[in-house]
Order: sequence, then structure tokens, then C-alpha cells
Amino acid sequence: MARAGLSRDAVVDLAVRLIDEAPGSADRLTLAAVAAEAGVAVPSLYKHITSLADLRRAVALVALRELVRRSAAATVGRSGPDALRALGTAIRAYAREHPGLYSAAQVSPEADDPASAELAAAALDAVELVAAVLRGFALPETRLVDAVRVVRSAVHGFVLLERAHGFGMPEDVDRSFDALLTVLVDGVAALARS
Amino acid sequence: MARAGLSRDAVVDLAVRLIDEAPGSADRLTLAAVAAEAGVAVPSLYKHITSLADLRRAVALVALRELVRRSAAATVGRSGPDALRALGTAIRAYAREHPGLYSAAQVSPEADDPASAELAAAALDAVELVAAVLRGFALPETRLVDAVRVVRSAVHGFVLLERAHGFGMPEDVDRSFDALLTVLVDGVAALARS
DNA sequence: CAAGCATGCTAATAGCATTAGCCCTGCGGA
DNA sequence: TCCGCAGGGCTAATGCTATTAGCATGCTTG
Repeated sequence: MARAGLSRDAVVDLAVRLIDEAPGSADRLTLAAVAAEAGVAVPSLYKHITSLADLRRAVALVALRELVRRSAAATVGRSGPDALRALGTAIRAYAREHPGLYSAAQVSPEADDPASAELAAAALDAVELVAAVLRGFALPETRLVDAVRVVRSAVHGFVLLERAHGFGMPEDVDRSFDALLTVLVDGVAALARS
Repeated sequence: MARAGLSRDAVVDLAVRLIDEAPGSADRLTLAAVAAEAGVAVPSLYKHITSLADLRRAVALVALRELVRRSAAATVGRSGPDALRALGTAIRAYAREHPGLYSAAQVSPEADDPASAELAAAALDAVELVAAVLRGFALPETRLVDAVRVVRSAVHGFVLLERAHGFGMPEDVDRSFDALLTVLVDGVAALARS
């Protein structure tokens, strides 16, 4: 048998590509598809991953890091409302360009699995990025957590509804997202005064 | 064989109960579990439903209608900011009390399936309820759609993150949700002035 | 050059949805 | 009252999924 020359990274990369290309969300990822793409029998994958859930978490890590990377790049050199708008726009753009990966990034880490500590760390990075942006609003420290949660909720919710075709009306979705950003900017500023 | 006396409604009701009681989201619903609960072999269920997806949509319909019912009840007799806060609170309360059903309510209807027209109609009712609440803000008609989307996104996103234990910090989540409602009330009011 | 480990394989198990085809039970009409 | 038939249950079978066990082979290192 010619060795396929796989590795954990190669398998994860294949999975990432499959999720990214195939329509539909990340829970449609199947070992059969990965194995076929790799030109390998399904059980062979277990030499590189410990389970499907493990693979999912690895994919989530890749997706989450890329999301954070792009978000950070979009906000660098900006601050205040400008940074917040750029952050929201970057997140939405990532979710639109890579819907499968965006949803893949949402898997929660296993509490007892040490390998998913990286995933938890990446998730923390994402939250920390939002917090960093919001620090430009001079919020009282006790309000920062609230603001982070409000911003995350709003952007995440919008992205999900948009992806699920939850916006039936033909009205311009871009404009609605702009309205969302405006509400967030104003709202966070108001939180800073309270 | 003693007849089990099933019916479509009975099967759907069983599925609703299973989703509601079992932890975890709605996509863990299994025909095996429903059949076991009904005291019947799995294929027998097909006399009452056409597929698992069909059952899922039926459950979604029940869940969505209940969500709308509770939301409507919470907002009756209120208007403006008061109504908006009550609406958000009711949605979150439903999602917390019935996490499985809340997630079940999010399945999107099949475009070509006539049976899921009811589901689409219920979804429309939900959106319409939000719109009705927001009409109390004297928004320009062209902004109403934006406001509806902003509110839906924010509340939905918050509920999802909360359910996914996405709020790592120990800070009071109730207070954060209150901040979200405040941001929405202020934001919608600002939208009305723009 | 030899040994061993990494990496592939096949076979088997178990859970899932779905379809086909059978059979009994209870009800309606003659 | 009896006969028929349809509704509603069943078993068997198919094909998909993940996962585990155990085996073989080839690369690599001592």
C-alpha cells in the first residue's frame, strides 16, 4: 500500500476544506467524506484523530483562530465607534464568506479534554478582542462585561439569522446590519454614561 | 398485537416531551427514542409521520407557536419600551425553561413542502409580533424592518450564547441581559429619530 | 541490516433512518 | 351476523454513520 502520507494537520486541513466548500453547516462533516478526500479508508483516520468530535474541535480551532485573526486585522489602528464597526463588519464578512467554518467555530470545548484547552484559549482571545475594542469607550469596568456580551450577542445573532435565511423581507440586509452597528455604538456609549 | 392507539399528534407530542426533557438540543431527537417512549417499533412511526425531518418540523411548529403565544401574552397591554422589554424577557425565559424546544423552533421550513407552510406562517407570526411591538416607537416605515432585525438578532444571539455557556465570566448574566434590553430600547428610539 | 513503530488495511459491531412486505384487528356495510 | 378492507402494527433488510480490534507493510532509525 502506498502510504498516503497523512498527518493530523493534513486530516484537519481536509476537513476544513470540506466544511468550507460544501454547503450546509459543520455538523454535516463526515469521516467518510474526509477519508474519501484523503484517498484512505475511514478507520485509517483514527491514526491521526481520536474521534469525530476531536476532529470537529480541531476544525473549530482553525476556524476560530482565523476569525480572530481577521477581526484583529480589521480593527488594528482604529478605536472607539470606528473600531466597533470594523469588528462587526469583519465578523459578518467572515461568516458570509465561510458559513461552514463560522458555524464550526461555535462548538464548545470539552471540559475535561486537555486538547481542547487550546480551543478554550482561542475562544477567550475572541472575547478579549471584543473587550479590547470596547475599552475605547471608557466604560466603567463593571459595565465592560455587559457591553461585551451585548455586542457578541447582537452580531452573532444577526449572522445566524442571516445565514438561516431568517430575513424573509427583501429589504436591504446590509442596511439593517448598519443599523445594528449604529445601535451598538450608541448603546455602548450610553452604557458608558450610566 | 394490542394497538398502541397512536396518531400523528400523539407522536409529535411524545417527541416534544422528549426534546423538552432530555438535555441537549433538538437535533439529538431520534426515532428510536420516540418509538421506545410510545412502546412501538421504530418503523411503525412511519404510519404517522413521513420522515424524521417531517417530525422535526412538526415539533418546531409546536415550539414556535408556544413561543409566540407566551411572547404575545407577555406584551399584551404594554407598549413602547415597556413592551419591548417584556418581549425580550419572555423570549429569553422560554429559551431558558425549554432550551430544547427553543432550538427546535429554529428549523427552517422546506421550500417545496406544503406541510411546512404552517411552519412558515408561524415564523411570520413571530416576526410580526416583534414588528407590532416596535410600531409603538413611531419608526419611519422604512426603518421598521431594520429595527425588527436588530431586535431579533440581539435577543436570539444572547439566548444562544447563554445556552452554549458562552459567557465564561461569573458576572451576573441577568444584568447583562438588562443592559441588552436597554441598548435595544435606546437604539430603536434613536432609529426613530434618524 | 535488523527491528520496531507508524500508518495503512479489512472485518466486525452497534446505532441510526428508511423501505418493503406481511398480518392482524376492528369497523362499516351488505 | 358476517365479510371485507383499510389502518396500524410488525419483522426483515438496506445502507449510512462512527468506532474498535487485529493484522500487514513499509519507513526509519539504531
